[in-house]
Amino acid sequence: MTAQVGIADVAAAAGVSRTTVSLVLNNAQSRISDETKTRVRRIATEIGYSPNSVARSLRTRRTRTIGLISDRIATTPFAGRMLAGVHDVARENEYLVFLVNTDGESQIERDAIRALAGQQVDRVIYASMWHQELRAPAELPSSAVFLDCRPIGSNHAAVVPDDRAGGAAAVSELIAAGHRRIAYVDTTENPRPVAADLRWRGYLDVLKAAGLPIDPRLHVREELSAAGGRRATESLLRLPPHSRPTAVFFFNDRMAVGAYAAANALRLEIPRDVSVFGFDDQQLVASELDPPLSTVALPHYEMGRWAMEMALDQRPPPESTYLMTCPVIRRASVGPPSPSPTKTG
Amino acid sequence: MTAQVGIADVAAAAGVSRTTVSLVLNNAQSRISDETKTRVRRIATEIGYSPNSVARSLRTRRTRTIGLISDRIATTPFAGRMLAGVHDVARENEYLVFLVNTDGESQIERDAIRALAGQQVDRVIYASMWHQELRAPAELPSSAVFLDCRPIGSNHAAVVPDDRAGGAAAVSELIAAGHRRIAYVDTTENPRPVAADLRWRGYLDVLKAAGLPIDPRLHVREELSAAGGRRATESLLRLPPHSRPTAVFFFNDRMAVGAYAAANALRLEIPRDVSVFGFDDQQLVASELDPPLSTVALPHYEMGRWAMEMALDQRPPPESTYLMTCPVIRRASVGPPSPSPTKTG
DNA sequence: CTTCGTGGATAAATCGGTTTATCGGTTGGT
DNA sequence: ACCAACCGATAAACCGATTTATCCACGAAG
Repeated sequence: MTAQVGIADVAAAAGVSRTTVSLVLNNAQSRISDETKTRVRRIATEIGYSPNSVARSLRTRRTRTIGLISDRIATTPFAGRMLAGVHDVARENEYLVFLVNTDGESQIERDAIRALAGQQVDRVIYASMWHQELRAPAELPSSAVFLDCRPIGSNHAAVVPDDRAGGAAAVSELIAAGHRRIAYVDTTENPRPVAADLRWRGYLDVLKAAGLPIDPRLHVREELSAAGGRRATESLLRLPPHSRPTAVFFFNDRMAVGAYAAANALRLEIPRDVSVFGFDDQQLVASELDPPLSTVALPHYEMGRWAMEMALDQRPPPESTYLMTCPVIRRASVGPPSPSPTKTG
Repeated sequence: MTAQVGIADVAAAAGVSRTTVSLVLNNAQSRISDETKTRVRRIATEIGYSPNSVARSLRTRRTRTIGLISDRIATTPFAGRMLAGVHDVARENEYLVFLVNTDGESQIERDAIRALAGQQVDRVIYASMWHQELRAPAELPSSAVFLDCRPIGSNHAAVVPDDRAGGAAAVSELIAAGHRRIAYVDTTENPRPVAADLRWRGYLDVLKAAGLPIDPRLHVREELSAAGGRRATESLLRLPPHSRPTAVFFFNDRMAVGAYAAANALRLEIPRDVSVFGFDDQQLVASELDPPLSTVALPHYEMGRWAMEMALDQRPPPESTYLMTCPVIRRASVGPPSPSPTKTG
């Protein structure tokens, strides 16, 4: 392992000063002859010079690094897309990303913020792995950007999914397909996820706008799991015919999976007998079901990009939390409603 | 934002030189009076000193950072556990991790290695998101550690899952449950995953050791998806009774999911009529199926830890690629074989 | 009385770049 | 002939820590 070639080596080989080399390689607007410029550049690549970013950073006080603090990367399948979004923008701008995982422990969080500050990161992104409201740690600089969470008691820039509009879009799809009795399968999770509430609000928005009645029997709460989704679906499908829903909108895909088992057990077919809508577009799940699950995608990649662009000041600061659109993913779990056994009118 | 407090500020406040402050805070073996030591330490915390790692790194030539190069973090649900393993060890040792995603493009890879070298990272971990054999980029230092991939043509330290032993363990479980006719559902993926071959070898190992015949009809290849797994299962279960398998071992969970749909379509029940074994222990899938899927877990977290410990020289270099054990996860998809309709003997 | 050793602390060099101020030389204007 | 402007290039300061070499004072030894 030969020692790293430095700027002094380039200077010596080119017969100029280190100053000149620095000016040339940084394209500083300075009066250096074209002849010298090309020679320095040629020699630099010839001898394989690559600058020591640590030394540069010390002087310039900018490191071209950002710190990404996340509460947990391991336990959610969405983390990757968010990281990818952040990372892609970083790479496009020749930034490097420090990744720190806190497991949600505030002591680790504080240590991480300290360590990142010590490393002189240019900015910090404070990410949550699901949409929630968080109080910023006192040590967090005000320039930090919140990703997939919104700050309580501070006005950090922030981006979260527009769950309300997403829920509305899902329900609109079902209405457009002809459904009039649409259930919402909620979660009993405690504390209640912000998203569960927003999606429910979206549901209400659309039903009201369409002039449809809100039937409390069609709002059921269950454990956040496939089994919970199955139980919810079974109870809904056992309602008397005239109150039974023809479509079910689930808090998320994980619960929606349970609908398939329930339909199977009741010898019903999706979407012929009941339409199903999920939320999250969970990879390797939603698209692999039979029939593939219609759902609303969480824009994790886009949110990651947004946060990083924000961190690099490439976006005007929003007046408040930025709501990222959740695109509807149309698959085969939605169809026209099955004719009601007792037809009214 | 007040300027970062530096070592000079501590020195001034304590009425000593910067040298003294440095010696005290680094616990250097030096003759400094206890009185001075405690005073310096007290003042340092009082005024909130935190060292500038950039400056320190420049001098010490060690940055306490490592670079983690991965081919893709977004598209696999396992990435998180691997990152978590790497990260936990990093944190325990007060290291920070640069995360770089290359999407498998060698140009990005080269740029990343250059950038990380410029940042003077102490070590590099070269990770793949699934078990494969890779040729190291020429620029990769020989001290780099391979994670979830083994090097071709170089002898970098490396860790991969012991897929062969994992496959053997799965099949052993099935044999222990009483099965004699066990199918292996392979993938047609091209290029063929290393793991598909190793798991198959594990299958053969066990059948041979148990003195059971190898029936080529029980080795089927299908597309790597739930649909592929379903087709494979259906073809297996339609074999004539005396050649039909009583248990199916799938290349991975994703394909094993198809067995549930197939069983349903054929009005068979898992595990009463057929036992099912997966591989990967894919989160939010294997455990959520009904019945929950018995499978073999990929030790991503442990491999991540191993790689980072290796990078920090906390492990003796292995003579060759380290094979990490894949633990068997017993769930409810395995039972005793259903009695063959035509009983012989 | 001089020399030596030692405890406590520090001045100065160093890491590898960037930035500022300055240099010598040539040209151009008056 | 003198000064200003400008060109091309560089010496030296600087970033904030660590590390080396050195300093002073004091007590013990010769």
